[in-house]
Amino acid sequence: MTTMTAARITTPADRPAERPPMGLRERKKLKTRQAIRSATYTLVEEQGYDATTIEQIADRAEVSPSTVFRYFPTKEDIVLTDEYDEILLEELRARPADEPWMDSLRHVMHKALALGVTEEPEVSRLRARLGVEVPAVRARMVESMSAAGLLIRQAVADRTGLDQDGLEVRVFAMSLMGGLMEVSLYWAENGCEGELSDLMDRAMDVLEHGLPAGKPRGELRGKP
Amino acid sequence: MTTMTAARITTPADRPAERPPMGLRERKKLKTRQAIRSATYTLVEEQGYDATTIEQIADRAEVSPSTVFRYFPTKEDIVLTDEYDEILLEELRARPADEPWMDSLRHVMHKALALGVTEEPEVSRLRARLGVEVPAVRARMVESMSAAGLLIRQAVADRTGLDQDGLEVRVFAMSLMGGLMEVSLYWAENGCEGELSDLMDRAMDVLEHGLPAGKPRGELRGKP
DNA sequence: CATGAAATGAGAGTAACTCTCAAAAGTGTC
DNA sequence: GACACTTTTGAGAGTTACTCTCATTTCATG
Repeated sequence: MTTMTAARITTPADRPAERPPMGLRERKKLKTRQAIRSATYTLVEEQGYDATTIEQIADRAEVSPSTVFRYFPTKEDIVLTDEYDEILLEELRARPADEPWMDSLRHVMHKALALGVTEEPEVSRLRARLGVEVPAVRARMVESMSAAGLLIRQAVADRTGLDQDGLEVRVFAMSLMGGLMEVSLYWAENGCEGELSDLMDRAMDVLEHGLPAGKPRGELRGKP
Repeated sequence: MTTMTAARITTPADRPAERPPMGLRERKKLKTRQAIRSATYTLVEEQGYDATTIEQIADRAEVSPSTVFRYFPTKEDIVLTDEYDEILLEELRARPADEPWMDSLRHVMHKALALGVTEEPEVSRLRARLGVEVPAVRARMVESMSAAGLLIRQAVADRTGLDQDGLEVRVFAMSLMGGLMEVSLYWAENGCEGELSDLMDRAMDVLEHGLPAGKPRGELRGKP
């Protein structure tokens, strides 16, 4: 979807004739969705995640609490959900089939970071920080990683000929996800300083080739 | 009453030297703890996890709901917590310092499985099954894996000379944990058939050497 | 404008926690 | 055994995320 306008958070409906195939209803729904999101963001920045209740969010977004739950199944989803997943999935599919899939993954990860940063730079930080501070948010992050793991499994299976549901592929995909998740936590714990994409590259190196100094086999470890 | 379970956990026949320094208070605490646990196990087997409320658990364990929460911070912890962690930590520390740490880890994992199976064979299955079925339980499993990751980091740092809090070590530890977690899910999804330790070995092979057929670099992938 | 479909709001209900405070039970001392 | 002292427990009220239902409003359409 090219619903870029939806990402324009505070922009009122002042762009009349830009989307022919979208009725008033759909437009309102997007607006409500975004209103709930941005209400949550500001409230969480102001008072913290736990102190922010659904009722407050509903008030500030000028909807009823019922509506909030109609749009987002859980409080964590308000903070963590976005529309990039489909874009990234297409991006992954668009990679050449003979490209080493680890390179494909690298490419998609960079794309993901670029999207997140240019579109809403402060949201990336907020998410990473909440991932560190709030267990429930971290849990939800893991859950969505696990979903992403399914895609990785598919990509790996496609290009290696291994069974997508076999133990080996599953373990590998999940270990990848775990490693990438840790990057975000590391970034947030260190004050969100530095380029996240650099960290991501370092992490991918580890996941691809093992630890830098002492190899996984560990027999040659006397490295000062 | 379920005094049997408490006797099983303390096993006076096995460890005669542990008896003297435990007063009535401590003994009762252990008994209550175990009563809550076994009440939960049977109720969950009977009606499922979500259908089982804290009040029911408290009733069957013959304590008040307040007491349940005093012993376990969350409902998931009742199912997932045990006393093996310290044992395993000591086991890890007891490994020779020049052993490749991946081998150490392998050893400890096998010990963990052996403990869990001999002590309470059905609990391992229940946990694995709940991990698949109940998102909250899965989330809590990940959380405790993350805690275990800290130990892994220490072990890796000790033997490789790398920084325990550096990105590389953290990513590696977390990817390990993710992979091992997936083993349990895989096992449960396939009906808990076969030896869990065999699966664990296969997973460790993947984590140590990469995927079997197509190597991580992926350039030599034409393997039927 | 009328008619049907979809979105919303209001409210009641559930269950996992949290907090507080008074009663009860275990511990050490005389 | 009676005594203070500490720890554990139970009872109950309160919070909050989330669910369900139903009546009302709002959009779409012929």
